[in-house]
Amino acid sequence: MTEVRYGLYKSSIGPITVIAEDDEITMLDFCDCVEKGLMNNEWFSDLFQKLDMYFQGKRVEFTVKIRLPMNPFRQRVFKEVMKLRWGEITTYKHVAERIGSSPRAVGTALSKNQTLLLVPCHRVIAESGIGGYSRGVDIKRKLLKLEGHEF
DNA sequence: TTGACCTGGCCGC
DNA sequence: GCGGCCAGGTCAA
Repeated sequence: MTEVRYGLYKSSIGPITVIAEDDEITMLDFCDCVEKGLMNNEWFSDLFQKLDMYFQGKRVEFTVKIRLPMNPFRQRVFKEVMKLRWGEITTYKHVAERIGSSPRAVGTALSKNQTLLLVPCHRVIAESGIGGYSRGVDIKRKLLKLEGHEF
């Protein structure tokens, strides 16, 4: 029996909704889409503490379990991106070379990322600049700034 | 089947 | 240097 838990974290750049199934995070997104009655913030206290530190600009490694997509190609992309540590950035081209694919396909895979921050797709930028972001380039820019990068 | 996506390389000018 | 074209993987329409 799958147990689903919902949490809402208020970050300095907007509300973040977190959803976990059993003990895996299945979604972490910049939106306020949790019904109040369903919230179970206590369950997420460890993660929220880390988010506190993260949004204070401190170096944080997220160690929570996340659910990777079923799609094998995306799994490869996500695993490659998850190797990036706090403050590290790379390009779509570099990720594509590592997994033997094309930058365009990497961008598409990352655009489907449900677990923002945990799969740090904001650390993947275009060669020509910051690149795009499914939740808006503005959020991507702010996240990168927290980690010491200006775009 | 087509077009749209978080890109980049190549070509012609 | 810049604009146009298209390969790349996936999915919604």
